[in-house]
Amino acid sequence: MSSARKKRPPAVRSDGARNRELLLAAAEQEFGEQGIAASVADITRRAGLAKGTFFRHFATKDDLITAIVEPHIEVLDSAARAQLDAVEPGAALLEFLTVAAGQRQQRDVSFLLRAGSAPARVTMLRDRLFDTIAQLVDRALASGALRNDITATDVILLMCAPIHVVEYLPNAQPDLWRRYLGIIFDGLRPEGAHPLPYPAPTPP
Amino acid sequence: MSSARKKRPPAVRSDGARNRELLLAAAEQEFGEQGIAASVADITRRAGLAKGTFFRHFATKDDLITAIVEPHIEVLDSAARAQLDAVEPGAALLEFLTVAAGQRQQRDVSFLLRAGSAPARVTMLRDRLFDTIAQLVDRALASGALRNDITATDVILLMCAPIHVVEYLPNAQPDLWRRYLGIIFDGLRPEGAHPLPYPAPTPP
Amino acid sequence: MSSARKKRPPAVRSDGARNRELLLAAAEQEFGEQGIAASVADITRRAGLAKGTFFRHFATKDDLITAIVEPHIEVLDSAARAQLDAVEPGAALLEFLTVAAGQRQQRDVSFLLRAGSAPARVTMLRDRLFDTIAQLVDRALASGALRNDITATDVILLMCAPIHVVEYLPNAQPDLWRRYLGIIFDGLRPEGAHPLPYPAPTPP
Amino acid sequence: MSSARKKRPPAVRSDGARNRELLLAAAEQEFGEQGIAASVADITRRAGLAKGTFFRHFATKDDLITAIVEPHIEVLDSAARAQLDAVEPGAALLEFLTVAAGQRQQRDVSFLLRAGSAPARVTMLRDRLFDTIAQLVDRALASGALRNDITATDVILLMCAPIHVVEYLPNAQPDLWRRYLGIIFDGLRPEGAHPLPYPAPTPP
DNA sequence: AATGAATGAGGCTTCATTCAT
DNA sequence: CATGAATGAAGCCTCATTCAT
Repeated sequence: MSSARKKRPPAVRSDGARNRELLLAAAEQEFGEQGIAASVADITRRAGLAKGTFFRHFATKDDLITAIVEPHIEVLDSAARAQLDAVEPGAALLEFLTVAAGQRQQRDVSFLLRAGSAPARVTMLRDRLFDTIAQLVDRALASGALRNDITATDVILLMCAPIHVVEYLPNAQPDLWRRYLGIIFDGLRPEGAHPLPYPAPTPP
Repeated sequence: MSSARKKRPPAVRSDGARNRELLLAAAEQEFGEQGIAASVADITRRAGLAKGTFFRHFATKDDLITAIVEPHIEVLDSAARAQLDAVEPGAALLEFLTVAAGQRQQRDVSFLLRAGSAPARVTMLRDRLFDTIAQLVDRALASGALRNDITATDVILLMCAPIHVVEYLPNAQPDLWRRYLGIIFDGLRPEGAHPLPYPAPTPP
Repeated sequence: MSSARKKRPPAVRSDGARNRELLLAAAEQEFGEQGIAASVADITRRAGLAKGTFFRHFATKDDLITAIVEPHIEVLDSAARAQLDAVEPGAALLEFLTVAAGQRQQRDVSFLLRAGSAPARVTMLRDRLFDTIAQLVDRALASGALRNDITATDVILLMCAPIHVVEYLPNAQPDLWRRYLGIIFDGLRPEGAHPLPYPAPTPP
Repeated sequence: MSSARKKRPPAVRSDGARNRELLLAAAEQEFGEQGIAASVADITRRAGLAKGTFFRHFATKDDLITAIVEPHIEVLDSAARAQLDAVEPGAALLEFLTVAAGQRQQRDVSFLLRAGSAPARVTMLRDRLFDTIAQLVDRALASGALRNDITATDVILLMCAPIHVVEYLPNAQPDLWRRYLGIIFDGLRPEGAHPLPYPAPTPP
């Protein structure tokens, strides 16, 4: 016991990878609270790092946004794929939409849906996600779980609505979006569907 | 004597009221394109005026927003009241929501739903509108045109969704929102309604 | 009585001269309250006139200041001359200083004492005033009413001090300056004078 | 992605503390020349720094003023305290006034005497200084070195006068204020004092 | 690799001044 | 002659980004 030499510090991962995570986490929180207007200073302060460190990890604030959004899209895509061979395609679609909204970072995803100038990688991931969703929708349509005047684009467009709707309420309960997803999904069901006054758009 | 300034180039005189309209129009467009972050400089440039002129018409950027939003709320309230004694309360509510979305300035209205710090007058107008909508909803509920687990707050929150949904699509047809209003309204109907997984929120 | 024709209006001096006076009066008040930072808009508002009218009467804000200051200097000069042949030169000087401070627009006069770039006319008037004061001082010196190490320049420099001193006090009584003129003038008297640690400056 | 900005030219790194001093020095000079109206741009230009750097050191222009004024008040207070137990209270007061004026930053102190809205700390320091001066005055009064109709408030008000008086002279010798302090202090002595025409004000 | 000081463009707002009506 | 709308320079301040240490 006496001759033990513990010189090396306990390996506190203060390395680059850790700081990157700190920054991403801080950024998601700040963006969540203040919207995209959150400043780099806010983010680094929350992360407990210096501004210079921020730019070592992300060349640009926009790059950070991309870095936040990319994994979200990938997670959504996995969630969608996980439902592709479910036995009840209607329930599978609803489950996917629930998981998706539950990420509560759809907010960030919607940045992208608009973004005219998204980086190539993001565009590609997004297109892949949309394709997966389209498969989910097709299966639900085929099974009769969805009204037949609905398209995948409709579902994609409506996907973020529950989250956005809830954002109008200053102090909403965190799970309130479930209510509006329920209502909107009921609107997608075949029972009691009224003819729609306008044709479906072409996909983005 | 100290405050002498350099000579200034001419100034063109035009109709004050007209410039105010120019500014309001330019502002609605810029806000539509860039969100509330659109700068006063952008707005005046689009209006073809000098920055100083902006502040002659609106003491503050916030004042401009108020000036844009107030009449929209008033128009919405009128549209709602016009449906208060319709014979078919369900159709009346749908008609109101259609007129409201048709204004396509709901986007601006939604600024307000969030705005914790709206000017007193705006808050008052908004509360009046919400009250009118509540009456519309009550009548629709009483007539059985709405599923009975829906509240006025639900309708208010969902009111702007069709417009927002469509905004994700870069080059959407101008009337595409009608489609999504149709879908969402179908979700509010009693036929085929599934129990909602979360209770209604309390009004703002 | 029946054939009288009173067509002409009752000659309400709404002519240029009257507006000029309105502007000068408003300016003195605003400058008094807000200092030289008072804006042209403030002044014209107080005068009940339009900004354009201001610039019809004064090409420049600086011109207005000159227009305010000139008559003050002239009045001071008259006041000084009125004391030139008084029988008691010491009392005469004190009387002049009292009248001068009493104008309470010394504040404005002091603008000038600094002003490197005063218009020619103002410089001339000022020099004339200084010359008159010098005569007053010479007579007081000759009569033994002033300590003999004092010069006219000293008196000129000290002339505005009582007003300035009082300006530090936010809610000073309007006549408080009399107290400090008394103290300072006592410092100029021969009785109890201590040798001064620094020689008199040369006149501006 | 929207917030991309153009590339910025290099940035020179230097000692933070040093730049703060540069800014303080530049500010004192600019304020001395142009009064409190000196702009942040003027100050940073004089300091050879960028505008942004200013706000890194002082959150606000007002903060800069506070930063300038605070140490001056503290130095004055020390100077006053150093005289509290002098054997000749009259000479002690004169010595304090001399040291105070010698700082030649009284000018800045006078900002404060007016400032209705000074930060709490400044108000506190100022009150402490005034209290110390009051002790000095009381002792001088008790020793018979001051005329007995004088109060501490009088001395405080007159304290800055020598500096201000000299400011009227464009190219005054730097020590000319000593002359006017001499004159004014003679006015405070008991010998040859004439009754004052106005009562002492209450302290601020 | 991390830090944080420095940078300067750009945002909102004020104000002297010009000029069409 | 008066009016008041328009102008744009300038003021204060914020923030993404760069770079010496």
